[in-house]
Amino acid sequence: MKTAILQSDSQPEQSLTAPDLNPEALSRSLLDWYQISGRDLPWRKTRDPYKIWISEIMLQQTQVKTVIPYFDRWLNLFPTLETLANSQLQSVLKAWEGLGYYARARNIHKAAIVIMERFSGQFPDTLEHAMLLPGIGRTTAGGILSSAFNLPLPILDGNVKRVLSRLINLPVPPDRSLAALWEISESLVPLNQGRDFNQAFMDLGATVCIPKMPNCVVCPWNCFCKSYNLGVQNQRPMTEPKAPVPHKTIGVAVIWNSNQDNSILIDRRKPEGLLGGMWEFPGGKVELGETIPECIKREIQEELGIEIAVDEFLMTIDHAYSHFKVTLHVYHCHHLSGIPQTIECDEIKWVTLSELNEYPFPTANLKIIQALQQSGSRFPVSP
DNA sequence: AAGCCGTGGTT
DNA sequence: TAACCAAGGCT
Repeated sequence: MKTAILQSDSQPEQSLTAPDLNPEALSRSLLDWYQISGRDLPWRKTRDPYKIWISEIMLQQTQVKTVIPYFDRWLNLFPTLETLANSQLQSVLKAWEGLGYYARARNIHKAAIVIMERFSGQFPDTLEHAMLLPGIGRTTAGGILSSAFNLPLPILDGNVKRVLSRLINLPVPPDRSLAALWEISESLVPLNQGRDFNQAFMDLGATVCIPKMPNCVVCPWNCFCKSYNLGVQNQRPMTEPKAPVPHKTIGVAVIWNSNQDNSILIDRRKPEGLLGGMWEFPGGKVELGETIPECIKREIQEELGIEIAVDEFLMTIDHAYSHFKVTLHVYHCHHLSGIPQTIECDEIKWVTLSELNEYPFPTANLKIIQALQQSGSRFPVSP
């Protein structure tokens, strides 16, 4: 606390976003609430930094309900950091299939190898070292190290940003005030209860201080919360206006090989970028004035260097990615001539209907596989 | 530093 | 129903 003498002839040193908080009162009331109302989650039964790390990565931009079955399956497939480091990236991506943001899986695999090689197989126990690992930023590092080692490191995830925005009635979107929010989060973590405090902080945001219609009546911080006491909690946090997302029309080919035994052509996408490393049915964007069968024939010629015939329509799939939407128009096709070349992909394979299940596909493509396997499709396709 | 990067739950 | 948005990080 600054003394009156030091501040006597100037304005009180209070930044716009760091108001008069009482960290001790806040942390104590939150920890008391957590003891009664905290969630019982699988990754809270352990202090193994490996398991906690996996949970933290899976939980990035992903809801708890979605993560739990993936987390359980993962630990059966890769029970230790060493088994993960010794696994193939394709197996890792298959375990991640459907979770999205596949760079997370690629980074986990890379990081596991780095930990084996640079950290003797021990997950790092300092912020500096943890943040050297791919896919681990300050929030994830703080989450892992506080949970595994009870270190008093702050976090600033979506929950904490929302809770703090309301607590101090932040008049700008939280991403405009990150430095101040980090400072507050850091000021609140008790030195000897980093684990419980951070978990409690996120629970508060996930179960009480939720995005719409927060349940302020049961909030342990309602007496401290500026937004609540001004009745403006539904107007916080402020949000940036967002740009409308573009829409693309895509032609997709299920290419049957008439020479081989009912096999279908799939390709593996390049390791970086959208859906990097995942397998797919080939295709591409429909150009102006082009029919969908024309598009499919052209794209397959350009991307795989082969000639195909476009046969009967299979299905359409509407799908939303993070920054655009697509409509996939899927057609049965058959191979006419040429040997497939990896022009715009990393690998090409002819596989049977049942072998499709061994490869990691993005969700939109899984719907195509499901349709093919349900109908028991065979070439040549007949009604 | 603003855009890229998935999917499903919720309202 | 369409929009919002979730235990963010990387470039």
